[in-house]
Amino acid sequence: MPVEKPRSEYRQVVALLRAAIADGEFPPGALLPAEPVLAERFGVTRATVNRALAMLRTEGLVRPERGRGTTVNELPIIRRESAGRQAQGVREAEGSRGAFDAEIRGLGLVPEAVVSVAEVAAPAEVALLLGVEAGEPVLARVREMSADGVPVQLATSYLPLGIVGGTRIAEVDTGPGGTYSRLGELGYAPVEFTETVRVRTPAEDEVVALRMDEDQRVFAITRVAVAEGGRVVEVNRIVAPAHQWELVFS
Amino acid sequence: MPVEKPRSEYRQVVALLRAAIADGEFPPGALLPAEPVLAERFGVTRATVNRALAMLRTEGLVRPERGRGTTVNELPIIRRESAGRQAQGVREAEGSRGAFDAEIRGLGLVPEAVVSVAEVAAPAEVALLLGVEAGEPVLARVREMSADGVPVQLATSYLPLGIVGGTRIAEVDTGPGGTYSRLGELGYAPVEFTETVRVRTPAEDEVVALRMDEDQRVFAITRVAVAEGGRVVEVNRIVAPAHQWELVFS
DNA sequence: TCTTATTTGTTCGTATGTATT
DNA sequence: GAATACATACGAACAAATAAG
Repeated sequence: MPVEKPRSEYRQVVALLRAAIADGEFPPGALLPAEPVLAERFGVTRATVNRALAMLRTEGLVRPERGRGTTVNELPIIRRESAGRQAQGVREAEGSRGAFDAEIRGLGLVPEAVVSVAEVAAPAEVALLLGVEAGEPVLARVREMSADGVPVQLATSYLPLGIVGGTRIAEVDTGPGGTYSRLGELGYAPVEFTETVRVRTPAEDEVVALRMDEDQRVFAITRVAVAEGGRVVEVNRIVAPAHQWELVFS
Repeated sequence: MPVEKPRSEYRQVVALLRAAIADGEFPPGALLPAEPVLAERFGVTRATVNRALAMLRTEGLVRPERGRGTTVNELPIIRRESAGRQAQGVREAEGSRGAFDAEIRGLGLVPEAVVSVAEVAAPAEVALLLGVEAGEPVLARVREMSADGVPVQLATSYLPLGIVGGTRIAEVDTGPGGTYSRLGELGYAPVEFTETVRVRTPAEDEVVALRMDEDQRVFAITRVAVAEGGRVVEVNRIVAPAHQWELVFS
């Protein structure tokens, strides 16, 4: 007979709760029983239940709130299609203001993006990629994106001031087609994109901006856009909760 | 003056330990002081230190072992280049037996792969992609890959028996260039690849095979290879510890 | 091989703090 | 203000794995 791997109680509670949620006993949006109640149900201490719930919170499956209770998250997973994302047709699609808008609308949610533009000192890693001195001023376009009011993605795009300084790219509204269309008009149309994907814990500011927990995980995507001739014209750093996204590459 | 966000003690300990590791006080491979020692150093209970170390373990930064102590992980981050990964030149490079081998060797580590082949009932999701009935037998090529003896990736490749049954693809050694070269000779050379990336907790068997903890995270990559004419010729499911890999797409 | 000390894993009971209702 | 509910911390105890003799 198969050997049963002995599992600690809190892991068993995790499995039981996960199963109960999957079975529909606690549907998305529902409030779970309070910790003392679950503790009695499973025959463990509240501390053990608390630990199990903390694990599920880290996975993004539930959201415990002090004084209120623990609710089951309704997480529509957002699919990010990387192929054709920068195609002009997609960028300029009617009603949509870019690939992100289209992705969120496709799920029946309301997208929103707050954009701010500033000149900042280039972070070391970005400077290296852009081919400028570390600390040298570059243009930073920061976008905070949300779906139905829930923040789901942060993106900071760094561009060399030598190319985009004084152009419409340095303004909040870059016009139809966005940054890439303007870059094309300046003779720096991106022809190649490289995206590097990592998973890590969020930084403190990301915890605040994305309203997530410190022990959850984020995708950290660095996209480098290269123009004809090999000149790097943009470095885009994207941060998004890992449990809410699915990345597709072709 | 700025408002200091009050942080729980265990999060402060996490930050302090992370800093100490980054500063080189505890270099890769080093044994950390025992939990009671750290508890005294930070002025907290062992339970708090234990919790902090559990977080660092989940991140893949340290590896606590009962009876032994807690060591700082030393396996470097492995970069997986997706572009050109299936190019014949890369696959057939001298000394390397594929993209994975080259990636691991590039880090100065010794790659190893254990391959097994079997006919299995197609999982529902795979069957849908391959265009066969769920449960219908398909060829499964399972590869367990490791670097310096540490398992770092599982890959299960599903192929339609109608195409590959009885060919060399159904054997453990597929010959120079591997599966894709053989598929080409059969008239089903893959011309398009789509990879879908998700992050999730590992399944029980993955925990065992990859020697990781239940509360760590894995990349779950599904690669679909399409031949000329739109026929799906392979579905490859790849699972790898998320903290050990960096994915690059072009 | 057996024993013992060390070290981490887990659970318990209790207490206190903080946010919400 | 009071009740409810989750967050964190402490101290203690025992289990399990490892290492040393």
